[in-house]
Amino acid sequence: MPKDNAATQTVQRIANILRCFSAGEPEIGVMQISRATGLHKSTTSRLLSSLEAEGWVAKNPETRKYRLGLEIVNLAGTVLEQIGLRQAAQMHLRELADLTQETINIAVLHGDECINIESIKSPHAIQYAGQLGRRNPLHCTSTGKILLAYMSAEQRQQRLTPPLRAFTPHTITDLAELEENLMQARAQGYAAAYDEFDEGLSAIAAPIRDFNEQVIAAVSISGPSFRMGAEQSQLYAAHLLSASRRISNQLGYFANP
Amino acid sequence: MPKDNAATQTVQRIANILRCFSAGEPEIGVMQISRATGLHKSTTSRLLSSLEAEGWVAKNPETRKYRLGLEIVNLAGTVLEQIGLRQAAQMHLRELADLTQETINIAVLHGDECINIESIKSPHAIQYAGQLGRRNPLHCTSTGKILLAYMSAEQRQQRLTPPLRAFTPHTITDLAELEENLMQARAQGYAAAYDEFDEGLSAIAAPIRDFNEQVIAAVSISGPSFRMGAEQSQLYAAHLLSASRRISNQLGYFANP
DNA sequence: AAATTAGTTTTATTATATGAAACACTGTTT
DNA sequence: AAACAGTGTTTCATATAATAAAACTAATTT
Repeated sequence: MPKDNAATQTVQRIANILRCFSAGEPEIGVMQISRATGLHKSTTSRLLSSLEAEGWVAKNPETRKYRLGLEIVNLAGTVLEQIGLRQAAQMHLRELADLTQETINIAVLHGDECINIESIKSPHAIQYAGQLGRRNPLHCTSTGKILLAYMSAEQRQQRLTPPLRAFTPHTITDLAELEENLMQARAQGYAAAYDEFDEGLSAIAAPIRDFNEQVIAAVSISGPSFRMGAEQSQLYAAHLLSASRRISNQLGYFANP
Repeated sequence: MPKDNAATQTVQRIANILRCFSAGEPEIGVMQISRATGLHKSTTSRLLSSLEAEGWVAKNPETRKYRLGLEIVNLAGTVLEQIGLRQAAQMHLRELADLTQETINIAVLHGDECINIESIKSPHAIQYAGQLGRRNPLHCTSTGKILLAYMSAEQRQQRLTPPLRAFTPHTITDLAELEENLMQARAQGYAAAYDEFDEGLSAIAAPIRDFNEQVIAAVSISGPSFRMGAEQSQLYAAHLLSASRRISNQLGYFANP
């Protein structure tokens, strides 16, 4: 008997299994997954071979371990295509990347996190690894702040349940302080996050709007803090705002008079 | 009692449901999915809300229809990160894109198809939409031909079961002819496909090798045939080969003396 | 306002996934 | 070499968990 409003057990189990795979441990065996998920090893084995049949995981016959399969990339392609943003943005992102030589990301809201849906990596040796699909917190990233800044107060409140996690000593954990920070972001048109998520990592972000004037995403420039200080950010901000405006325009947004 | 060696029913059903979503119909309702998959509407409804709980689909409360969720992008990010190719290639792809102003793709083998894992779109109005994760046939695409050309004869035979589907009048459907075409590709180091997959679309591709000398992917330049004729391809080929070599080098491959 | 269609929830039923145990396979240790 | 430990797969009886039918909402159309 499935619990009240709970999800189908199998779906949960599959999701748990797939979540075991990470960039750090891309190839894992049945027993490891079994231990991590608490599933019986025979169940794990059977579920994995089912997933393999669908191309969602792939088995390495050498090591008899599994890794995530390419069929997932196929599905993700459909998701990203739907958002449509990527195509609209690509040219402008490349310009921004060429100009700044730093990492460029586009992120959208997903629950109480933001997810990178596009990233162009800096050619510099020291760079922020903004992996596609990576989930980041809202309150201490530049893209997250933009998304927070332009949502309704209720929505924001809902997503900012104290205590705000302090990722570094610089993370803003006080709600009032963050609120002010966001107000400033709205005023100047872009948000900044200096060492707030990762010590040594700083970024600035600007909103992307669709035809409906809704902020649907944020575009950011990130780099090591020694290359992304307040002065440098100021300089980059003009380019960032220009890019975000051009992308928005392509989505049908035009500032009203 | 689960069939002989068959996959878990639920996994199959979930896979079928998710496959219903496409770029053409990104938002679909319960009944549509129910009809498409042959599942009972109550089953479909329950499965969908389970998938929603995991972030694999998202419900539009307005229309009460579902679309694919962002959690899939997160998983796909892990897959792509694993392959590692994207980071190694990015800079070289951008150079290639800047140089040619055409669409650049990287594809890897997946069963008897090839899948795009990276693409930079041409700034031209007329362009090939090489969507991320898109699955393409092997025998009539430039990337597919490269992947075929550098696999063992058995493997190739296994993936080329006649009849080869003719996508256009120019598609090579004769096995012997294709074999010769592939031999030529090996000889000159790159493969070409002129109007073979899509009338008006042409491309050339070159192999990417890893430290183990294995061909693990192909990089391609695609564009409308009027911009990608035989002469133009010849000119681009040098750049393409250079890029493929540099990417391969970054993966630890160095041609032996 | 009645009728149609879509979506969700409830409930009895049984088909389906499950875990224990046996088996197969590798690599390691004595 | 033989015994062992550790992992992965398969079999099989059992009962859990998914199922379909029907009842129920809610929205849309006639």
